[in-house]
Amino acid sequence: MADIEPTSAPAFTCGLDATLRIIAGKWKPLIVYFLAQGPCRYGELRRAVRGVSDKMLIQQLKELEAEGIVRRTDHKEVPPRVDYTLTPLGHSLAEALAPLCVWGSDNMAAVARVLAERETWSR
Amino acid sequence: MADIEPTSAPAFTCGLDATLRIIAGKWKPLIVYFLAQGPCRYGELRRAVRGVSDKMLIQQLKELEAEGIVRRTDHKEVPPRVDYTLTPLGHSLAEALAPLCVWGSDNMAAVARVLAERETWSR
DNA sequence: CAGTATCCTAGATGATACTG
DNA sequence: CAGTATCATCTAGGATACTG
Repeated sequence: MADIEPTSAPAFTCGLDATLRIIAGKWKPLIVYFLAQGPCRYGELRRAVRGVSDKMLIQQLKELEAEGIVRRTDHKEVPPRVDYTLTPLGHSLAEALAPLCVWGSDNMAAVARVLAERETWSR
Repeated sequence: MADIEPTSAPAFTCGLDATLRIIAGKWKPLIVYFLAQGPCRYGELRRAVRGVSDKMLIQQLKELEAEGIVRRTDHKEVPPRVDYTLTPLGHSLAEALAPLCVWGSDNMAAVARVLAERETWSR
């Protein structure tokens, strides 16, 4: 069969689909949302996003940078100092994420209950 | 506030974290968002959420049902007729998802470009 | 401090075939 | 039509150790 376009035209089913391809994963939304509160250094971010490993954090940051969501600034100092900021695009994404944050807060009890049940039948 | 359960106590870092634990995955947001446009039958949904397999669709629907996001109605007919609706909680979630949908539409070109680049360096 | 480099596993996803 | 049941795959994510 013939190869489809090199660019392949993902042809998103909708805007949500497109967004998900960017922020899918366990950490990206959290990183973006935390950075929305202001620029921050690597170590700070690492502490803020609880549970993330160096490997994952760096990997996600690089992707976000390539995606134009985050900007990395290396101050070329010793000891190293690097900070991360949202680009304007990143800020707009963070704003779009805000309602999910609110929803989670509003329904935190329900969410916790659901997760507890999942534990139950996976044991 | 005090800990409720000493055992699991997920202790979300924020509302966004909580939300993500519910809708993580490739399909759930799309399912919820499509159902927001009205109740629909299994087959319809299957066609709407492009690329999903029976296995995944059913699995995600069951989880969403257990989570109180979706309601399943079996009309007990032959041939089978089953439809799926959002619960009020589901609707509120869909509303929280809407901005992501808009963001994706607004930035679809940028997103497509990013995905194309990913293809490039993964080959 | 801010990363790299390996190795490894669980769980998420996919393909295919079958059924009431 | 609306699912189940298996098997195969894949890759996101985690553990650990090391470095400029």
